[in-house]
Amino acid sequence: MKPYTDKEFDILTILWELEEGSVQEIHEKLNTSSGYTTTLKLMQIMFDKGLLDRRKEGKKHIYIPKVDQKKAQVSGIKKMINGLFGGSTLSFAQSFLGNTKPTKEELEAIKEMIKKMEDE
Amino acid sequence: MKPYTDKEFDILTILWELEEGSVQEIHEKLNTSSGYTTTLKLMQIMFDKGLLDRRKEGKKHIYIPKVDQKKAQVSGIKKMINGLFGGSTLSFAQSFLGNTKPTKEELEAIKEMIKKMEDE
DNA sequence: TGTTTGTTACGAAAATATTCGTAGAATGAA
DNA sequence: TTCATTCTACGAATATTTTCGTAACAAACA
Repeated sequence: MKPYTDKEFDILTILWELEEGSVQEIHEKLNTSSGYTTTLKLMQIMFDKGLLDRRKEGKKHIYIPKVDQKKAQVSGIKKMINGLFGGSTLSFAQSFLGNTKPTKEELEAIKEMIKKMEDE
Repeated sequence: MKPYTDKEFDILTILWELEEGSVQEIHEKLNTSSGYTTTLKLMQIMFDKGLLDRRKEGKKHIYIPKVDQKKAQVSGIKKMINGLFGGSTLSFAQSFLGNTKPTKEELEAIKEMIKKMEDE
C-alpha cells in the first residue's frame, strides 16, 4: 500500500516547508511544465484521500498537509536503508558520511547525539 | 525523468543483494501476490530499458543488475534529505540517530568515521 | 515418440496516475 | 448590473504501470 505518488510527494514537500498554501502558490513552487488545473486536480484528489486538509479563504482554498512529516521521515529512512543498503545501518552511515560532506558544526552535533545515545 | 518504477526498484533491490538471479528466484524473494508472468514481464521490460543485463543458461535467463547501486544510494540520500528534511543534513542526522537505534558497534564505527573526516 | 515440466515471448486487459478542457461560481471594479 | 479575473469542480482523455492469459519452445524422460 503506497501512501502517495511521486507528484503527491512533491506537493507534500512544498507544503511541509510552507506550512500551508493555495493551489497557485504550490503550482508556482512546483515549477512544473503541466498546467494549473493539473495541480488543482492533484490537490483535490489529495484532499479526498485525506492527505491534505483545507479551509476556504475568500474564493480560494488554503491547503494544509495532513501527513505527518516526522512519520514520513522515519518510514523514508527505513525504506531507504532496507532498499538501498540491504538493511545495514552501518553501510548506510558510511555512504552518508562519505558523500554528503557535513560541516564541522554538523559533525559536532552528530557527535553529541552519539554520546547521548551511548549514555542511555 | 524517473529512472525506474516502484516494482522495478524492488527487483533491483533483490538483485543488488544476490548479484544475479533467475526470474524464478527473484519472484520467490519478492513475496508478491501477483503471478510469475508478471515478474517475468517486468524483468523483460527492465532488460529492454537497459536496467538489467542477462545471459542464457540452459533454458532460462540469468539477470544481472546494470544500475549502479552506489549511484542509486547517493541520489537516494540526496532526494530524501531534500524532500523529507528540507535539505538539512543536520536535521536528517538527528532524525536518523533518534529513530533507528544503531547498535554499539555501529555507533563506534560511525564515531571513527567522524574522527577521520575531522582529521582531513 | 509423446508427455510433462519449466521456461520465454507477446499481446492485451486492468489498474493507476497524470493531464487538461470547459463550465460555472465568487469577487471586485467600472 | 455587466465584465474581467481568479478560482473551483468535474468529466474525460491520455499516459504509464501492473497484471495475466495463452502460445510456443526446449529439456528430460517414460
